[in-house]
Amino acid sequence: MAGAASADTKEQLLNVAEQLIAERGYAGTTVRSIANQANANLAAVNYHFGSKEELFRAIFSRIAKPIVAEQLTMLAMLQERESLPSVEEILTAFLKPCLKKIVHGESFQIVRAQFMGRCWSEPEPLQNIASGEFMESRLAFLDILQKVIPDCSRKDLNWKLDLVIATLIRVQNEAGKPDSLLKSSQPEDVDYAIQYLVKFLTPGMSI
Amino acid sequence: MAGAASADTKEQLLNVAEQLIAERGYAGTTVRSIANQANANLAAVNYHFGSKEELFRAIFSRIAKPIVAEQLTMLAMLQERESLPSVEEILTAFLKPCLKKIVHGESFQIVRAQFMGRCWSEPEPLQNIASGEFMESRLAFLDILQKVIPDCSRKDLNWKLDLVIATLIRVQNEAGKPDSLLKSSQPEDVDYAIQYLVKFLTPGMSI
DNA sequence: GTCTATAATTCGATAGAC
DNA sequence: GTCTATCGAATTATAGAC
Repeated sequence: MAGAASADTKEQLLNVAEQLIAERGYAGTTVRSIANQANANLAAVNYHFGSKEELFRAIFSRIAKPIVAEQLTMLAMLQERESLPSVEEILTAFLKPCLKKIVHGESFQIVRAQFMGRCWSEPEPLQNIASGEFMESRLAFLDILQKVIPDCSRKDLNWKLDLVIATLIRVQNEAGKPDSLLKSSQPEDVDYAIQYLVKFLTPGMSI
Repeated sequence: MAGAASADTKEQLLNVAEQLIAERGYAGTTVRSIANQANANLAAVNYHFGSKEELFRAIFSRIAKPIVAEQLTMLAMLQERESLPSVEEILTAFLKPCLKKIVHGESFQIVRAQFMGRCWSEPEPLQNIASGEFMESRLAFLDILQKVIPDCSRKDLNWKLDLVIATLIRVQNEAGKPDSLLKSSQPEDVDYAIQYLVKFLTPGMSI
């Protein structure tokens, strides 16, 4: 049926483009190579997404939206309790969805981590698209951090949250390499990476 | 004189290419735009550097070599003393040249920080060129860290040094933006950023 | 060393048949 | 929704005059 074929094509374009951009960057990935590897026609990209940039937005949005939703859910759970959450709990709520939700269907995908890691350093307007998707989550975590660490100014906490994101980006960028922290997408490796980052970052947050 | 004109052209190409790649990335920067903005002929790039990739190597090398030299000098000074250096001193010796040496002639250049920050996430083979230039420095700092923090395995310290680099990259990437840690290239802003990173990172290094 | 001119591809995007 | 064919422009790199 035509509808099913179209849905498959559109999803295949997203999958292939995600992988190629993760490897070669946005500017280094041609629409032709995406279409070819997805066994689709060259014109299919523009038909389904309108332009190369809109394709990028669709890829990023598909990954980011569930992550942000999970971040806000975990944050809400922390805020439902009577006592203030710990810095460790806050950092875990921020980082865990970013590393856990790099799943595709059922299996973890290392390429998704690499894609996300790359997006933060892509030239404009891509970086803007990326940071925009995480704006709501970022502000929410800044608010709770300010309550838990009242000695730090908001600007200071903004810098610190940026350093947290910095380490996340690096782990994603290096994901899959032989001696990296996130060597594989096996659940135990992902859990270990989350714990490792949280332990490393927590003491610096309050100074 | 022709020789002087050539030296000027070659240096101008390096300067302009550094700025454009910092803004648009390597793949997003055309040799034409470099030549045009440098008031040079299109063929000048290939004449002076052989290829676009070799031009990139020349830019990175020009920045990295003095940084690595300064890192090793500061490290040697720490090792000349009788007692072991502190983690703070080691991190300062690593980070300070990376942020201080982003000078060009006499004035600090924010674009140089942005260029360096971008290189770590450029697709291969550029990332390989970049990390290769810092290999010697990285190994030297791993050695001293292992002496000062004997409780951590070398693999563990390798991850931690990677997280240090992660925050450095982020600061460089965000350099020049309104509310960033490295807002300007004024010496006081640079000194503050170095101190801030060291304070943030030090406690996490030993856990 | 610098220039013009151009080779040889490749790019993103679209028109129009089916 | 998918296809072929192609537009118009841009790409790196080079050849050869000056």
